[in-house]
Amino acid sequence: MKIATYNINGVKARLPRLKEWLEETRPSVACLQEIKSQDKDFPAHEFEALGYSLIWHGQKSFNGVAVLVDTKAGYSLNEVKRGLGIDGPKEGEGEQSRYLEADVTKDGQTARIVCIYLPNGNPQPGPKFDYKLAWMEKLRARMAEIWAEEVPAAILGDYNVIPQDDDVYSVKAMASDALMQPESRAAYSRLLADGWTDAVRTHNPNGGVWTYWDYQAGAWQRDHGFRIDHILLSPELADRLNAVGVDREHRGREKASDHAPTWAILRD
DNA sequence: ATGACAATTGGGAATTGA
Repeated sequence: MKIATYNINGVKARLPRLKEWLEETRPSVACLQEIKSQDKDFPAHEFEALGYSLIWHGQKSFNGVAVLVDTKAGYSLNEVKRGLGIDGPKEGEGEQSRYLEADVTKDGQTARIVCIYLPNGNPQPGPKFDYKLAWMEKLRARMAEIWAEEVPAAILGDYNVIPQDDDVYSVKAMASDALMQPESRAAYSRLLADGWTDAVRTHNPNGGVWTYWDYQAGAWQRDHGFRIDHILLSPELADRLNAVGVDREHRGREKASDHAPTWAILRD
Protein backbone atom coordinates (compact mmCIF):
# COMPACT_ATOMS: atom_id res chain seq x y z
CA MET A 1 0.00 0.00 0.00
CA LYS A 2 1.37 3.35 -1.05
CA ILE A 3 0.02 6.26 1.00
CA ALA A 4 0.68 9.84 0.02
CA THR A 5 0.03 13.40 1.16
CA TYR A 6 -0.02 16.39 -1.16
CA ASN A 7 -0.86 20.01 -0.42
CA ILE A 8 -2.08 20.98 -3.88
CA ASN A 9 -2.75 24.71 -3.33
CA GLY A 10 -6.06 24.82 -5.18
CA VAL A 11 -7.74 21.87 -6.89
CA LYS A 12 -9.07 23.89 -9.82
CA ALA A 13 -5.75 25.58 -10.62
CA ARG A 14 -3.89 22.29 -10.16
CA LEU A 15 -6.19 19.80 -11.87
CA PRO A 16 -3.92 18.85 -14.82
CA ARG A 17 -0.87 18.50 -12.53
CA LEU A 18 -2.82 16.51 -9.97
CA LYS A 19 -4.26 14.10 -12.51
CA GLU A 20 -0.91 13.40 -14.09
CA TRP A 21 0.64 12.82 -10.66
CA LEU A 22 -2.07 10.27 -9.83
CA GLU A 23 -1.62 8.52 -13.15
CA GLU A 24 2.19 8.52 -13.04
CA THR A 25 2.68 7.48 -9.41
CA ARG A 26 -0.62 5.73 -8.69
CA PRO A 27 -0.82 6.03 -4.88
CA SER A 28 -3.19 3.59 -3.19
CA VAL A 29 -4.30 6.38 -0.87
CA ALA A 30 -3.87 10.11 -1.51
CA CYS A 31 -4.57 12.75 1.12
CA LEU A 32 -4.97 16.23 -0.36
CA GLN A 33 -4.88 19.57 1.42
CA GLU A 34 -5.75 23.11 0.40
CA ILE A 35 -8.28 22.07 -2.19
CA LYS A 36 -9.64 25.65 -1.92
CA SER A 37 -13.01 24.55 -3.20
CA GLN A 38 -16.53 24.42 -1.90
CA ASP A 39 -18.03 20.93 -1.67
CA LYS A 40 -20.38 21.51 -4.59
CA ASP A 41 -17.57 22.69 -6.88
CA PHE A 42 -15.11 19.87 -6.14
CA PRO A 43 -14.35 18.01 -9.42
CA ALA A 44 -14.85 14.52 -7.98
CA HIS A 45 -15.74 13.02 -11.36
CA GLU A 46 -12.27 13.88 -12.67
CA PHE A 47 -10.74 11.54 -10.11
CA GLU A 48 -13.41 8.88 -10.39
CA ALA A 49 -12.62 8.76 -14.10
CA LEU A 50 -9.04 7.81 -13.13
CA GLY A 51 -10.25 4.93 -10.98
CA TYR A 52 -10.33 6.62 -7.58
CA SER A 53 -13.07 6.81 -4.94
CA LEU A 54 -13.00 9.81 -2.70
CA ILE A 55 -14.44 11.93 0.07
CA TRP A 56 -13.83 15.62 0.54
CA HIS A 57 -14.43 18.39 3.04
CA GLY A 58 -14.33 21.71 1.25
CA GLN A 59 -14.56 25.36 2.14
CA LYS A 60 -14.86 28.59 0.18
CA SER A 61 -11.57 30.20 -0.90
CA PHE A 62 -9.11 28.39 1.32
CA ASN A 63 -8.39 25.24 3.35
CA GLY A 64 -10.21 22.01 2.43
CA VAL A 65 -9.09 18.37 2.47
CA ALA A 66 -9.82 15.19 0.52
CA VAL A 67 -9.01 11.47 0.68
CA LEU A 68 -8.75 9.37 -2.49
CA VAL A 69 -8.36 5.59 -2.74
CA ASP A 70 -7.45 3.50 -5.78
CA THR A 71 -10.57 1.49 -6.56
CA LYS A 72 -8.86 -0.07 -9.59
CA ALA A 73 -6.38 -1.66 -7.18
CA GLY A 74 -9.19 -2.88 -4.92
CA TYR A 75 -9.27 -0.22 -2.20
CA SER A 76 -12.47 1.20 -0.74
CA LEU A 77 -13.11 3.82 1.92
CA ASN A 78 -15.63 4.73 4.59
CA GLU A 79 -15.68 8.11 6.28
CA VAL A 80 -15.20 8.01 10.05
CA LYS A 81 -15.02 11.67 11.05
CA ARG A 82 -14.78 15.17 9.59
CA GLY A 83 -13.62 18.12 11.66
CA LEU A 84 -12.05 18.18 15.11
CA GLY A 85 -14.68 20.42 16.67
CA ILE A 86 -12.59 23.56 16.99
CA ASP A 87 -13.58 26.97 15.63
CA GLY A 88 -11.32 29.18 13.55
CA PRO A 89 -9.50 32.19 15.02
CA LYS A 90 -11.99 34.79 13.75
CA GLU A 91 -15.08 35.62 15.76
CA GLY A 92 -18.08 33.64 14.52
CA GLU A 93 -16.40 31.99 11.52
CA GLY A 94 -17.07 28.46 12.78
CA GLU A 95 -14.91 25.45 12.03
CA GLN A 96 -12.43 25.42 9.15
CA SER A 97 -12.13 22.39 6.85
CA ARG A 98 -8.89 20.79 7.94
CA TYR A 99 -9.62 17.25 9.12
CA LEU A 100 -10.95 14.16 7.39
CA GLU A 101 -10.71 10.62 8.74
CA ALA A 102 -11.60 7.37 6.97
CA ASP A 103 -11.23 3.62 7.10
CA VAL A 104 -9.51 2.25 4.00
CA THR A 105 -10.04 -1.41 3.20
CA LYS A 106 -8.59 -3.93 0.80
CA ASP A 107 -8.95 -7.72 0.89
CA GLY A 108 -10.50 -7.55 4.35
CA GLN A 109 -7.60 -5.54 5.79
CA THR A 110 -8.45 -2.10 7.13
CA ALA A 111 -6.27 0.88 8.03
CA ARG A 112 -7.38 4.17 9.53
CA ILE A 113 -6.30 7.09 7.37
CA VAL A 114 -6.40 10.66 8.68
CA CYS A 115 -5.88 13.64 6.38
CA ILE A 116 -4.94 16.87 8.15
CA TYR A 117 -4.21 20.44 7.19
CA LEU A 118 -2.78 21.92 10.36
CA PRO A 119 -3.07 25.72 10.75
CA ASN A 120 -0.03 27.71 9.64
CA GLY A 121 -0.05 29.95 12.70
CA ASN A 122 1.56 33.07 11.26
CA PRO A 123 1.95 35.72 12.32
CA GLN A 124 3.23 34.79 15.72
CA PRO A 125 2.56 35.62 18.41
CA GLY A 126 -1.14 36.26 17.94
CA PRO A 127 -4.57 34.66 17.65
CA LYS A 128 -3.60 32.59 14.61
CA PHE A 129 -0.66 31.09 16.48
CA ASP A 130 -2.86 30.39 19.51
CA TYR A 131 -5.30 28.67 17.16
CA LYS A 132 -2.50 26.53 15.74
CA LEU A 133 -1.43 25.34 19.18
CA ALA A 134 -5.02 24.67 20.27
CA TRP A 135 -5.60 22.71 17.06
CA MET A 136 -2.52 20.61 17.74
CA GLU A 137 -3.79 19.71 21.19
CA LYS A 138 -7.17 18.73 19.69
CA LEU A 139 -5.34 16.60 17.16
CA ARG A 140 -3.28 14.96 19.87
CA ALA A 141 -6.42 14.08 21.82
CA ARG A 142 -8.05 12.55 18.74
CA MET A 143 -4.89 10.59 17.92
CA ALA A 144 -4.96 9.20 21.45
CA GLU A 145 -8.51 7.97 20.84
CA ILE A 146 -7.43 6.28 17.62
CA TRP A 147 -4.46 4.78 19.44
CA ALA A 148 -6.85 3.34 22.01
CA GLU A 149 -8.82 1.65 19.23
CA GLU A 150 -5.64 -0.31 18.40
CA VAL A 151 -6.24 -0.08 14.66
CA PRO A 152 -3.41 0.32 12.13
CA ALA A 153 -3.39 4.05 11.53
CA ALA A 154 -1.61 6.75 9.53
CA ILE A 155 -2.03 10.49 10.06
CA LEU A 156 -0.87 12.27 6.92
CA GLY A 157 -0.86 15.87 5.90
CA ASP A 158 0.53 19.35 5.95
CA TYR A 159 1.48 19.70 9.62
CA ASN A 160 2.96 23.18 9.12
CA VAL A 161 5.71 22.25 11.55
CA ILE A 162 9.45 22.09 10.81
CA PRO A 163 10.35 19.46 13.41
CA GLN A 164 14.12 20.01 13.71
CA ASP A 165 16.86 22.35 12.56
CA ASP A 166 18.03 19.91 9.89
CA ASP A 167 14.55 19.98 8.35
CA VAL A 168 15.07 23.50 6.98
CA TYR A 169 17.51 25.07 4.51
CA SER A 170 18.22 27.98 6.87
CA VAL A 171 17.37 28.13 10.54
CA LYS A 172 18.12 31.83 10.56
CA ALA A 173 15.80 32.66 7.69
CA MET A 174 12.87 30.90 9.36
CA ALA A 175 13.67 31.64 12.99
CA SER A 176 10.67 33.85 13.68
CA ASP A 177 8.22 31.75 11.66
CA ALA A 178 5.37 29.94 13.36
CA LEU A 179 6.45 26.72 11.63
CA MET A 180 9.51 26.33 13.83
CA GLN A 181 8.68 28.05 17.09
CA PRO A 182 9.56 26.00 20.18
CA GLU A 183 5.85 25.66 21.05
CA SER A 184 5.07 24.24 17.58
CA ARG A 185 7.95 21.80 17.79
CA ALA A 186 7.08 20.75 21.33
CA ALA A 187 3.52 19.96 20.29
CA TYR A 188 4.79 17.87 17.38
CA SER A 189 7.31 16.12 19.62
CA ARG A 190 4.52 15.14 21.98
CA LEU A 191 2.87 13.19 19.14
CA LEU A 192 6.08 11.24 18.62
CA ALA A 193 6.48 10.76 22.37
CA ASP A 194 2.98 9.29 22.38
CA GLY A 195 4.33 6.53 20.16
CA TRP A 196 3.67 7.71 16.60
CA THR A 197 6.48 7.25 14.06
CA ASP A 198 7.59 9.99 11.64
CA ALA A 199 7.97 7.82 8.54
CA VAL A 200 10.17 10.17 6.49
CA ARG A 201 12.45 10.88 9.46
CA THR A 202 12.89 7.18 10.18
CA HIS A 203 14.40 6.64 6.74
CA ASN A 204 16.28 9.97 6.75
CA PRO A 205 17.70 10.31 10.27
CA ASN A 206 20.05 13.14 9.28
CA GLY A 207 17.31 15.36 7.85
CA GLY A 208 17.87 17.34 4.68
CA VAL A 209 14.59 16.30 3.09
CA TRP A 210 12.30 19.10 1.88
CA THR A 211 8.60 18.93 0.97
CA TYR A 212 7.96 22.64 0.41
CA TRP A 213 9.67 25.40 -1.55
CA ASP A 214 8.30 28.95 -1.56
CA TYR A 215 7.20 30.51 -4.83
CA GLN A 216 9.18 33.62 -3.92
CA ALA A 217 12.81 34.65 -4.20
CA GLY A 218 13.74 31.69 -6.41
CA ALA A 219 13.40 29.28 -3.50
CA TRP A 220 12.93 26.25 -5.77
CA GLN A 221 15.92 27.07 -7.98
CA ARG A 222 18.09 27.61 -4.90
CA ASP A 223 16.70 24.53 -3.14
CA HIS A 224 15.57 26.72 -0.25
CA GLY A 225 13.00 24.34 1.16
CA PHE A 226 11.87 22.68 4.34
CA ARG A 227 9.95 19.66 5.56
CA ILE A 228 6.42 20.27 6.82
CA ASP A 229 4.39 17.48 5.17
CA HIS A 230 4.53 14.44 7.42
CA ILE A 231 3.34 10.86 7.66
CA LEU A 232 2.86 9.58 11.20
CA LEU A 233 2.36 5.85 11.65
CA SER A 234 0.97 3.68 14.40
CA PRO A 235 3.34 0.93 15.61
CA GLU A 236 1.82 -1.76 13.39
CA LEU A 237 2.17 0.36 10.25
CA ALA A 238 5.64 1.52 11.28
CA ASP A 239 6.67 -2.13 11.39
CA ARG A 240 5.43 -2.49 7.82
CA LEU A 241 7.26 0.58 6.49
CA ASN A 242 9.23 -0.29 3.36
CA ALA A 243 10.13 3.01 1.71
CA VAL A 244 9.46 6.75 1.79
CA GLY A 245 9.93 9.50 -0.74
CA VAL A 246 9.18 12.99 -1.96
CA ASP A 247 8.19 13.51 -5.59
CA ARG A 248 10.46 16.52 -5.96
CA GLU A 249 10.32 16.44 -9.72
CA HIS A 250 6.64 17.41 -9.61
CA ARG A 251 7.52 20.61 -7.76
CA GLY A 252 9.55 21.76 -10.74
CA ARG A 253 6.76 21.41 -13.28
CA GLU A 254 4.73 24.15 -14.92
CA LYS A 255 2.03 25.60 -12.62
CA ALA A 256 3.11 23.33 -9.75
CA SER A 257 1.99 23.54 -6.14
CA ASP A 258 4.54 24.97 -3.72
CA HIS A 259 4.50 21.60 -1.95
CA ALA A 260 5.72 18.26 -3.34
CA PRO A 261 3.90 14.93 -2.86
CA THR A 262 5.25 12.92 0.07
CA TRP A 263 4.68 9.18 0.31
CA ALA A 264 5.35 5.94 2.15
CA ILE A 265 5.08 2.33 1.04
CA LEU A 266 3.78 -0.21 3.55
CA ARG A 267 3.94 -3.97 3.20
CA ASP A 268 0.50 -5.61 2.96
C1' DA B 1 11.47 46.46 7.93
C1' DT B 2 9.43 45.28 3.47
C1' DG B 3 8.44 42.55 -0.47
C1' DA B 4 9.24 38.98 -3.36
C1' DC B 5 4.57 34.72 -5.64
C1' DA B 6 0.40 32.50 -6.16
C1' DA B 7 -4.75 31.26 -5.67
C1' DT B 8 -9.30 32.81 -4.69
C1' DT B 9 -13.14 35.86 -4.88
C1' DG B 10 -15.34 38.68 -7.91
C1' DG B 11 -14.73 41.43 -11.48
C1' DG B 12 -10.37 45.36 -7.95
C1' DA B 13 -7.99 44.85 -4.11
C1' DA B 14 -7.89 42.14 -0.11
C1' DT B 15 -7.06 37.82 2.23
C1' DT B 16 -4.40 33.84 2.99
C1' DG B 17 -0.59 31.18 2.79
C1' DA B 18 4.46 29.65 4.95
